[in-house]
Parts: sequence; C-alpha cells; structure tokens
Amino acid sequence: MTTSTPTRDRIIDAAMELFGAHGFRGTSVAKIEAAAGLTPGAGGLYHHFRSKEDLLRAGIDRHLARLRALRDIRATFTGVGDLRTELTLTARYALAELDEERELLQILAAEARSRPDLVRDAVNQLLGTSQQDFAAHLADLGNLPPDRANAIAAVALGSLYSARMPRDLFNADPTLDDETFVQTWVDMLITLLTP
Amino acid sequence: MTTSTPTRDRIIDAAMELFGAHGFRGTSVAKIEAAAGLTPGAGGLYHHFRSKEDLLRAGIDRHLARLRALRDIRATFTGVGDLRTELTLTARYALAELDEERELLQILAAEARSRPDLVRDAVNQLLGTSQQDFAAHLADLGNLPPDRANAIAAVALGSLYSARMPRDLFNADPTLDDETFVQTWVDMLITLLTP
Amino acid sequence: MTTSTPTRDRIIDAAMELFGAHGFRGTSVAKIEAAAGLTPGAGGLYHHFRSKEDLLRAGIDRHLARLRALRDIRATFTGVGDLRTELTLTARYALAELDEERELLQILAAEARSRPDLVRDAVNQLLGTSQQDFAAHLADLGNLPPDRANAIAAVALGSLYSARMPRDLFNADPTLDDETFVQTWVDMLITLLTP
Amino acid sequence: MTTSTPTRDRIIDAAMELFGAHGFRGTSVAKIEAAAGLTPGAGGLYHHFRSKEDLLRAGIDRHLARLRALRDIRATFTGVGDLRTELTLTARYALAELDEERELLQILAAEARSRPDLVRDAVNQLLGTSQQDFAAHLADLGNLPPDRANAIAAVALGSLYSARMPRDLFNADPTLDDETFVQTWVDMLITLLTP
DNA sequence: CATGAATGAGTGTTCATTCAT
DNA sequence: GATGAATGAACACTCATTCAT
Repeated sequence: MTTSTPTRDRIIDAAMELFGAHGFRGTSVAKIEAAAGLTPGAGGLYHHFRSKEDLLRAGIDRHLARLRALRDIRATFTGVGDLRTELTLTARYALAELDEERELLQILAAEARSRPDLVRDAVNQLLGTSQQDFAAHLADLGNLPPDRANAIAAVALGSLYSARMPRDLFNADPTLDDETFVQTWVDMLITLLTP
Repeated sequence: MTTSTPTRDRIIDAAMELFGAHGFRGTSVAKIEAAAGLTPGAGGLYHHFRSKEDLLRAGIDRHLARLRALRDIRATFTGVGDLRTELTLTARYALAELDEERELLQILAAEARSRPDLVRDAVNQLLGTSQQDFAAHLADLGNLPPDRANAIAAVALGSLYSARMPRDLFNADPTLDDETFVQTWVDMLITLLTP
Repeated sequence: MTTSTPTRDRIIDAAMELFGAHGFRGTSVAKIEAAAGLTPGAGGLYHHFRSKEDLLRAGIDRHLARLRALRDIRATFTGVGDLRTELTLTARYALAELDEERELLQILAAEARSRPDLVRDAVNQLLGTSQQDFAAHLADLGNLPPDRANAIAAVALGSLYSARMPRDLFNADPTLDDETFVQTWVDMLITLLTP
Repeated sequence: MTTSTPTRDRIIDAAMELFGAHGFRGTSVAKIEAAAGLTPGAGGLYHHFRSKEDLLRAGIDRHLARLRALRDIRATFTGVGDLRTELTLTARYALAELDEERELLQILAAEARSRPDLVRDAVNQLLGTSQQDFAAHLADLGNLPPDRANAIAAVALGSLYSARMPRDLFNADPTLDDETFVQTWVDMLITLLTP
C-alpha cells in the first residue's frame, strides 16, 4: 500500500491499468479501490471521483496531457541530418509514442461502442494535428502541392499506426520486425518524395 | 416475430448487431432474446446456445465462414489489366472487405482484452494468409526477393487496414476520401515495384 | 437405451436413482428423461406423469409395494429353531431390508422438510406395524406384559435401525461390523427376555 | 428490523431456521435476507458470506461449536450416584442434546446427498468420540474387555439416537414416551453389565 | 478522508411445464 | 407416444452508488 503518491493518482493508475486489462465494465469499483490500497467496496473512490465514468474520463485526460507534453519534444528533431535520417527518426518516434499510449488505445478501442463521443474526442486529440503537421512538413521536403502532401501523409501515417494495431488491439502476432518495417516505410516515402 | 428465418440464425443476427453496438457485456441476454423475437428473460436462447459466450463464438465463426467465401472470389481478378489497374482493384476490394467485416472488427476490438485467445484466433483467420499471398504476388510483379516483398506487403496492407480503423474502431472522422487514398496507395506501390 | 422395459417404469427407475443421488430438487426433469432414454427437455415424461411430484409419489409407492411383498415373506421364519437363532435371523433380515430400502430412506430423509405429509405417510407405512408385531412376538417369547414388551420392542428396533442410519443418511463411517452388532443385539434381548 | 443482534448472526439464525424448514435449495437468498431484516434480493447477505454455501457452513460450524461447549459440561455428572442413576442421567442428557441439535440434524439429513463431504465431516464431529468415550466408561463400570464394551456402546447409543430420528428426520409419530424409553434402555444396559 | 453496511437494479442461467407437429 | 421450441418464474450473485460513523 504505497501511500506516498496522492490517493487520487493511485486510483487513476490502478483504474487505467485494470481498464486496459479487463475493460471498463469488467473492472469493478471495488477492484479499483483494492488495487489503489483502499478498502474494496467501501466507496472510498467516491471521495475523489463523482462516478466510475468520471474516473475513466480523468484517466483518459491524464494520458492525453502526457501526450501533449511528448508532442512538444518532437519538434526538436525536425531538420536533423538528411532526409532519410529524419524520416527514420520520425518513424521510430511514432512507434515509440504508440507504445507509450498502448494502454490508452486499448481502452479507447474497447469503449468505442459504448462511449462513442468520449472516444471520438480523445482519438481526435490523439491523432490531432499529426496528419496536418506531417503533411505540411512533407510539402516542404518534397516540394509538393498541399493536396498531394496530405494524401501521402494519410497513407504513410496509417501505415505506421497499423504496425502496432494488430498486436495492441487484436493480440495478433507481429508480421515484421520494427527495423525492417521502418526501413521499408522510409524507402516508400523517399521514392514518393524524390521524383 | 419474424418466423421466416430459423430462430438460431435470428438470435445470431440480433446478437452480433447488439454486440457491435453496445459491446458483449453491454448486451444482455434478455435484449438479444427480445431482438430475436423471443420472450426476454425467458432463456429461450439457451435452447440454441449453451451460453452467451457460446453465442459470441458462433457469431464470429459465421462471420469468418462468410469471409472465407469472399476470399475465394478475390482470386478471380488477379492478372486483370495492367499493374495499375490490378493494384487499384485490389485496394478497392480490400476496403470493401473491411467494410463488410466492420461489425466483426468492432466486436473483436472491444473484446480483445476480455477474451484474448478468442480474438487472437479470429484475427489470425481474418488476416490469414493475406500478407503472404500478397507478398508472393508482389514478388512476382516486381521481381523482388522474398524478404523485400514481405516487408513491402506488410507496410502496404497495414496502410490499407488503417484507412478504416480510425473510423470503424474509434469513431474518428476520415481524413481522406477513398478514391484519393487508393490512388496514392497505388502510386506508392508502383514506385516501389518499378525501379 | 433399453427399450424393453415399458417407458413408464424406466422413468421411475431413473428418477428414483437420481433423486437418491442428488435429491428431488437437484434432479431436473430433463436429466430424468435423458436417463430414461427420452430426449432431455422435450417433456416426454409428462405423457406418463402429471408432474415431477407425481413421479416422486409413484416412485415411493412402488418402493412401498415392494416392501409389503417382502413383509409377507418374513413370517416364514418365525418359530424356526431356538430363541437365539430366531432373534439372529430377525436381526439379519431387518438389516437386509434396510439395505434394500436404502434409496427410499435417503429420498425420504432429504424430502422430509419440504413434503412433510408425503414423508410421514410413507414412513408410517415403512415402520408400519413392525413394532407392534415385534412386541406381540416378544410378549409371547418372554411371557411379558404388553407395555413392557412394547417398550423393549421400541428400544430394540430402534437400535437395529440406527445400525444403518449413520451410514445411509449421513455418510458416516460404520463403527461396528454387522456380525458383532447382531450378536450383541441378540445378547441384549435375550438377557431382557430370560429373567 | 431487529438491529440489536449483529447482522451476520441474524443472517445465520434466519438461514438455519429456513434451511431446517424448507431445505437448503428450498430457501432462497432473498428469503434469508428478508428474514434477517435486509432488503430481499439486494444481496446484502454477500457482505457477510461469500456464498449461500458458505453461509450453510458457517451455520453448521456454529451449531458444532455450541455442541462442543455442551460436551464439556457433560463430564460433570459422571460418577454421580449409583449405576442406575448415572445411566438414567446419561440417557436423559443424550436425548436433550439430540433435541438441541434437532435443526442441525434435519439440515444434515436433507443435504447428505448433495454435500456428502460437508455432512460426513459434521456428523463425525457430532458423533465424535461419543462412542469411544461411552465404551471406555462401560468397560470401567462393567469390567468388560474393550471389544465387548465397544459393541455394547454401539448398540446402546444407536438405540438412543433412534429414539429421536423417526420424529426428527421423518416426521413419524413417537411410539414410546421418553420416561419409559429411558427406563427400558437402562434396564437393558444394566442386565448386560451386571452378570 | 476512509470505512462498514446497505440497497436497487440488473446479470446470466435453470427449470417445470405446455403444445403444435 | 415422442419431440423441438417456447415461456414464466425463479435463482444466486454482482455492482455502482450512498451514507452514518
């Protein structure tokens, strides 16, 4: 029973881990309390959150906030080295970010049907301006018209996402190692950018 | 009370639709019975399925069987027309298949945490030999070594899948219209295949 | 699926065995039908019995009828040999009869609370006139006043019954082998009868 | 809503009474809750017991504990007065104890088929070392070899038990009043002990 | 701030019984 | 006489939430 962390945070930690592992409905408030070091079933959770759903929202918000912080860092490696190096770093970074948000993605995928709006909003923030930013960057790099850059960004980012989805969302076995994937992905982009 | 279809099939239909809309846990047996024209709460479902979980399995199996039938048809348009035409048809077909299996994918994504094995097995059947088949075909078309063909297939198929995932799994708004997506995807593949 | 015996009898056989093993409530009509070679859950049982309870009554009645037949035979070994021989035979016979009616006794004990009248009636028939008959016989043998003979019969018969009850009704381990039990029981009676 | 007694005890009381009256299966959790002053069907029982079966075990344990307490008292009247007085007291005490445990015996008899181990264990504790103790005492009193003492103890105790079984377990009418039964039982034992 | 106890509304599942075929 | 399908009523058990202490 780690009491160092404030109870509220311990509850969010416990809840998000359990939501990821067993789903929202599959996780009882009592189990969350127990995992957070409170007496299970005593309702101590309700001193920190208005409802179980409120707790879910708080957990998602915390994930999203952490993500925004990460995003700010990304800008740093724009323009580092040559085109191949930069795209490789971008790909690796994106995969790392997806790994970081694995738990959140699992929760969102599981709750998409029961809480459409909540999930849509969160995912829109997750994907956020990624595609537009990336498209703008590609337009710069390859001297492309905006529409073309946008289309390429969509196809390329989708490909990156799908490198993790089967494993994270469907428990499927990966079909390609990361390094080969990244190399092929970079090859593909470069051939599209350099005519 | 539609009695034309056999009750067992009506139950599966109702169940899969409800599972897709509200999730497995979010769908009560009583609701399924009602939607299938049975008295809700009377347990009539249990004359056809041993448990709610058994019903889920039967529903997934039926989807997978339908999918296998579709797969057999696909082979028909291999080698039709030039490379661009063939890849375009392939992409369009893949998107159509994903649309067809939308309900199934939503259910699988939602249940991945609570029924890992069930979902893994189903997804392995869904993805099936797609990637290997496609890789072999690409190796043929572009005269590529197997490893390279496999890598390209992974990136390209992933990209296709991800054209639907945000919308189907996360309720996200589409970022690109289908036709542009397909064209860009074909461009990408062709530049990789024709050195 | 033995079809030689009439269905009705097969149902009674199956039911009484299952009632004895799992209790009346613990035995579903479907299980009885299955054990009797009918389709479980199809209600074929109701062509032969008005209700599950009716079947129980029929089963008990059949046991009681069989018992009445046995009783008639008992009279045969009255007056055979000396006192010790006769009492020994009586004790052995009583134990054998209890063994024969083990299933019935178990059912009656289990249902005594839920069907008081049914059980009381059956047990009164089971114990029937045993005690009075035995008392009359003892009065003869020992030249005793009726009240005294009746008291001795009650104590002695009770002792015989209790040689089986712990094992048959409570799954308890027997504390004495039959032969020693019978000898001691006969000793006891003889000392009471021969002053 | 009698709140004086702790809820847990009220639940046990209510449950054991209902189990005795209608059997374990015949008593619904809702009925127990209602009888204990809780809202029926609300599952308040599960804050005190893990399952209905757990409650049954707790009830049996409480009965057995009470019985152990009684046993300790019994030792006090060993060696009081002459042989006849002592045996008379023993018989009366045994009958009183059986009356005290009537509810428990009824429950055990009804559940013997469905919970064999539970019942066997409880009955072994109930009968406990009674027979061995009694046999040792008889060996003392009558100067008998152990085997003989044991056999007599089995026959005599069985006779005592069976003075209550027909009434308590089978709703049968008593065939002898207590006082006559005890006198006859003592007569029987004394003739066996004093050669 | 945490707890023990309680509750209302549901959950999946079982089952005796009926009935058209 | 037997069956497949259906149903009404009940069942043990779960759970998010509330509240006095």
